Amino acid sequence: MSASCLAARMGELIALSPAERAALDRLEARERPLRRGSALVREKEHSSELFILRQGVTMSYLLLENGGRQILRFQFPGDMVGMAALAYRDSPETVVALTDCVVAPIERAQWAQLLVDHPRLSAVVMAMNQMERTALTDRLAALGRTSARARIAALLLEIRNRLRTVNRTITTTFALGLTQEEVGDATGLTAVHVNRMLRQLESEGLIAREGGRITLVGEAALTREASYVDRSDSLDFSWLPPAR
Amino acid sequence: MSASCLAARMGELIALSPAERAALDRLEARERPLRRGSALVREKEHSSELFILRQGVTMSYLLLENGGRQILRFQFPGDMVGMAALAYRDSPETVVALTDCVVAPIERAQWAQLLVDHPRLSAVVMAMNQMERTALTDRLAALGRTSARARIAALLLEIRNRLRTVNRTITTTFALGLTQEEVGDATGLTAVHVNRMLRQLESEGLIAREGGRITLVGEAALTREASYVDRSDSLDFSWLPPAR
DNA sequence: CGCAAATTTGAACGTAGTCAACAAGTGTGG
DNA sequence: CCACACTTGTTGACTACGTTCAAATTTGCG
Repeated sequence: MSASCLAARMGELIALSPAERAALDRLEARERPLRRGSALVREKEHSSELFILRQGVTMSYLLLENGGRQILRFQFPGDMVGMAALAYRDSPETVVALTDCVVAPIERAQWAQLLVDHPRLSAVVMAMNQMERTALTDRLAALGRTSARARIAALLLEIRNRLRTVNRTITTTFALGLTQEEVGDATGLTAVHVNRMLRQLESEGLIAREGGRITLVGEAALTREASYVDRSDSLDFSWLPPAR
Repeated sequence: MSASCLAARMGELIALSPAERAALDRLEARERPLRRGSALVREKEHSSELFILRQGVTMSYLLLENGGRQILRFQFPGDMVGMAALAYRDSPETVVALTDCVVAPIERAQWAQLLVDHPRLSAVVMAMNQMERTALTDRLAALGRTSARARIAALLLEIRNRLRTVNRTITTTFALGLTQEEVGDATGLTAVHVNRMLRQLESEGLIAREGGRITLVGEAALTREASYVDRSDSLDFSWLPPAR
């Protein structure tokens, strides 16, 4: 078993060579703790590092001039965080810890060296970027073209599924770990309306709630209502260059 | 001047070496015409190629079960299209030509070879993926947290700016090239409401319209209303590995 | 010129937002 | 250990932004 969380994530997708595994381990050599609620990077502030999330959950968001906040994405162990530093001097988004976390900071120069030494890993990273892109476009379609109910159902399903990639024991019950206001900022709704929709889903028996824990009672119905598509079974990494 | 549109795009970001330029030229050796209205790739259908758009404009969209369509992004010459083929067997989105187009199809194996031979180019592609990701998250925030007026203003500004990267002579007047229904599908609105908002912007003197051409009269005011952020001036490619 | 697609306009409706008040937790310092 | 403050969740009444439906008008194209 490797020490690298990124290696663990990639190991789910392809079989890593010993050299690749070693390179990924080196990448995560340094660790930095992050207390719940504290910011890893802030919008508009300079940031030249990227990070691998090793423990905990973070979220990234944008603040708008009208005072609103849009939560873009949640990050789980093994996720790459702050990759925008590869293109922009200043971070376009804020990343904060939702729970106590541990991250591995990576200098961009280290990243550059990885791409030179391990072209196959750079191909895998590129593919993972496409997976993230697709997740974002799915969310875009949800915000643009689905009802409040559907967006909330989609969020619940997505978070459960992503928790499951980290912890395989999770089935239909999980700790959401978000306030209703945060659910609203992720789905483009107000906290009040999130509350109404959650209670509606609950009263109709699609979900159950107790103490911040959600149970997906009618998972099939939720999936249908949310137009949720699980794309994990149509992955294809057959084109990668040979490993080093 | 290089024959490769991707090289032209990258040349705006970094100085390409002769070897890199040659590799990019080879990548676009084959060409395929695409008539207006025809599909390059279709959602859920198998697609193992990616493409560089050499001429024309395309759009990509998702269809939802409720009958809705969400336009995700418009592509202009030099853009990479169908990159999801790097991760998924079947395309997660449909790409259709808005005008007559020419694309250069690229086999995934060729792409893999590029990453092996030219690590610096693979770093630039990764950075360009981050630029696209950031554009998508900006759109996500617009759909989730801004008014119909603001979304339309943002769309007009974005399209004008992207047309300008292809054709530097464009200033405040440009051919939108979209029906109001398409503007609606891009912004998450109905065609009827798009019409109302466009006329409102027109009556307030923020834009002018004639024969499908838009003039941004009050560009500063539009930019403010849309919370539009031009990120092109904060790019940073200083971390790239050396060229080959 | 004639037809289909796109735009424009009006009226009624509905989803989600706003405002306000209260309840239930949660944590902290006295 | 309790009191107080603060955050989070819940509910109701009212509002408004954007949708829906329908019809007329204009535009573009074969």
